[in-house]
Amino acid sequence: MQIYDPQCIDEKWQEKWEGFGIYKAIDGDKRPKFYSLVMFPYPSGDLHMGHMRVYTISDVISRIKRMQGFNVLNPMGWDAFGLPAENAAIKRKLHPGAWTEQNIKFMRDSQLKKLGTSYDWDREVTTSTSDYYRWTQWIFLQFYKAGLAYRKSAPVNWCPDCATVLANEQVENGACWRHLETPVVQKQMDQWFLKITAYTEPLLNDLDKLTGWPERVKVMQRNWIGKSEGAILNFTVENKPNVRISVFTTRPDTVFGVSYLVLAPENPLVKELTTPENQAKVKEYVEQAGHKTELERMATEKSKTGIPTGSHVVNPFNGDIVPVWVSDYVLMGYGTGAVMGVPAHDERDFAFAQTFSLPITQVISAKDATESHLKAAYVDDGIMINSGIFTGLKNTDAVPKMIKWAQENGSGEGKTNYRLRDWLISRQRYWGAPIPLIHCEACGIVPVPDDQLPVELPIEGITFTGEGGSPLGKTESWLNVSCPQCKKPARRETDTMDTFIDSSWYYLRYADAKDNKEAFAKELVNYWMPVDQYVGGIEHAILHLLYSRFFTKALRDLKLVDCDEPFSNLLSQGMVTMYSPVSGRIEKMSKSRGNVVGTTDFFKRYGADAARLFTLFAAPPEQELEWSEEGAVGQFRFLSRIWRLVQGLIERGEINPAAESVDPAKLDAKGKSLLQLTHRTIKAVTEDLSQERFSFNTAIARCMELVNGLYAYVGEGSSNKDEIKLGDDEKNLVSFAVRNLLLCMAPMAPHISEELWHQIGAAGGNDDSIHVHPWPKFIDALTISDEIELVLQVNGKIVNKVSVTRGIAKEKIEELALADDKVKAKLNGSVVRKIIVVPNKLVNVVI
RNA sequence: ACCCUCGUAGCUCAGCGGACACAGAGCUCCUGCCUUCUAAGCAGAGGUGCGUUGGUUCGAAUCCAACCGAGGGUGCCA
Repeated sequence: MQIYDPQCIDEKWQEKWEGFGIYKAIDGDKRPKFYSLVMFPYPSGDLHMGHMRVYTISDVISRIKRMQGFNVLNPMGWDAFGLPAENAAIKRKLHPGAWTEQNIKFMRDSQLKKLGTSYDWDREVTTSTSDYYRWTQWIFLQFYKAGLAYRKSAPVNWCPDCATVLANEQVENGACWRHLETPVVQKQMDQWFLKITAYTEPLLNDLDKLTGWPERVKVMQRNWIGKSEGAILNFTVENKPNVRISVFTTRPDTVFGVSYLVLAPENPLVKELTTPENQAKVKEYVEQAGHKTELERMATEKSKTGIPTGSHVVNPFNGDIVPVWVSDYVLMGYGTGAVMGVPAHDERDFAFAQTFSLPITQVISAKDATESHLKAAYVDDGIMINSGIFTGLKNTDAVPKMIKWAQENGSGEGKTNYRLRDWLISRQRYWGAPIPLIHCEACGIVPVPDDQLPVELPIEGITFTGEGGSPLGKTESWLNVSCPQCKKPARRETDTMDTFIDSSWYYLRYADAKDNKEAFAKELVNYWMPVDQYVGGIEHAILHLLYSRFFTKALRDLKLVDCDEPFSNLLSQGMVTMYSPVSGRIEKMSKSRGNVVGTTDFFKRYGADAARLFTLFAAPPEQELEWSEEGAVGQFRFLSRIWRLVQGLIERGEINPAAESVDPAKLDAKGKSLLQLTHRTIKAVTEDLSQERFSFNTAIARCMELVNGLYAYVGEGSSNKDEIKLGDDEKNLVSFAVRNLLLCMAPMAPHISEELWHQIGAAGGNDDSIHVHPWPKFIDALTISDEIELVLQVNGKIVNKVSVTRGIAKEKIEELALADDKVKAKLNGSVVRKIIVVPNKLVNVVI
């Protein structure tokens, strides 16, 4: 008997599959389309087993759908612009393009292909090559022309380590998302933005359409967009009738409880309103606040600081005169940079008022409309008190009335605010798509004409030092051009685009990857889009997924695509963890933590199928997965077990390759039960692998049970196994079971399934493949036996089980139960109060 | 502080629109067989009352409530 040698089988089939061309997606095919997408990798150079999880999951999905008769698009590409390439260039004196290219070659040929993935490599895209970024630039210009791209001077987040600015989405806890130890600093700079805020409402509302997305991702996006409805209220400054402070509040109903106003330190009104005697102190406070990083501001969350300006304002509702303070708990970037302080009904205001002994006026009471001594802010709904003409109303009813009153009296209006900001896309780095604009002294900003695209990155004469700003700004030959409009000398824009722009449209390019006339043909994009199943990490819950949704909507409005949501179904796979000798804990698999398992070694020893199976089996896809060598070897053993089973059958001549169906009438009880097990397995695996479940781990467990059942049936355990000879009907049955086992395993363990499929003679020829064979069908009637185990209970406790024929009458069951010896013993003559019968399942005798 | 997920055999996971599960799969452990030895393999055995408490029910791992524990996310957004 040949032993299971995955290395040789893997290689053989990977080569053959390339020749077969069975993984090619066919544009406009008659079969229903299925677009299966996995988040494309950054070509960092080396994938480990932890990375492989996402590709395995997505590949299995693609393979199932292919077998189920879909025209599957399963593409792969490279998110190849970005800082690591540039940093590597600085370190190794190698051009980022060359470094990237060699990484891609290794990751494609020695890693992803060796995993046995079924990508259509004809559609491979690399975002850093000019045939791709040409269209990134073109799309940018369409946005620019539509008013969705603009330049403004703004306070921006600067990461000193990246030596570039970052978008809001790329700042985590006040630090750079790539350098969690590096606080970002605020700088005032001229920068390019994309107007994602033009799509705030659709981005928010259409989340409801995304029924195939995990709830937590949608919640995160909702929070990020941060819609809040309320009002702008205007407070006139005392003795300065021309100056007013506008505040945004979600609680206009609490305005009668205002005891002070607070300005953000950056608010220009601070200067104007600070009275001479407070000048020095306020200036000092504002300066201190300005020096604090975002991180430091947050660290002082608990204790409130602040300082009075000396000015006062008039409450438009009740005429109260209240002081104006400055405090860094108010942010300039949100609302109006000023808030009204209502200590009785806001926790932060309560803390502030306590710190500085400011009055606390209750204006909403729980239920009895009386004032109580508040020990904490009362933030719930209730009845209005101390609120002039609004007293006595329910606060929720008062809100619209009060907004109306403010409007009529010129002291405010209803207003909806969002947290979402426009997307800052300028990067002061080399390795990205150049922003295709030209600065001309005479004409201003001029787009590069379409026929001059791409604006290629200069390669000659560039040196990477990592210092002194972007290399583009120092390359005169590239920088100096003539203005496309007036032909006078002009200069190129030196900023490149955020790499998240590259990944915001790559899924559209796959539909028409080699097009050199346009970014993508509308017809092809409309055929393939939207993506039917997207698989990727939760870390992109906001970033990439929000940007892509924005791009799709904007491109739809530019009439370039028809769909308005790019990804119908989303699966966020959990991370892969392992014991780290560095920290002594179980942590995410990563190089820096010293807990990586390489792919090459593993594939050589146990094969790609064992790697795939373990990854799928060890945990449900959304959950964390702890990598274990033993567990992975266990899958190798399982595969060996299948191998030996089939080899044994072949050697003894017990395989009938044509066994596509089995007549149950010709089988004995043991045979029938194996047939049922086979149909049950097909059914269970089909359901487990369906898009609603993606329960790969249980599908594998089902296959294991079938293998156990097969072994039990062919009696391999007995010592004289070589002598066992099955009759024709039994051979037929066993062959049928094996065929279906292989079909069920094929998406998950593609190599061994293909090899054995050919060995048992089920393939239609040498160039046929199990992976294009239709998915097996089960016969529901054959998943269940005629005999059922009827459970006999007394007071809900199981006392016995008896075998009866399916569909037996209720009365018969009751009779049977009362006649049973064990039931009788339990009843012991007691009076039967009632009998509950669940047909074909159980009977419960209540006493 | 809020939100989410999870808590079933030594371990990792199934089972949760009530009952074909007196709980299933793999790994680990143990015994025997096979083998010159080791590894691999084969056969067999063992093990858990389902985080805690209470409730609903004829019946709960499965539904409800509270609590405890673990992990993750968000966060001065007015």
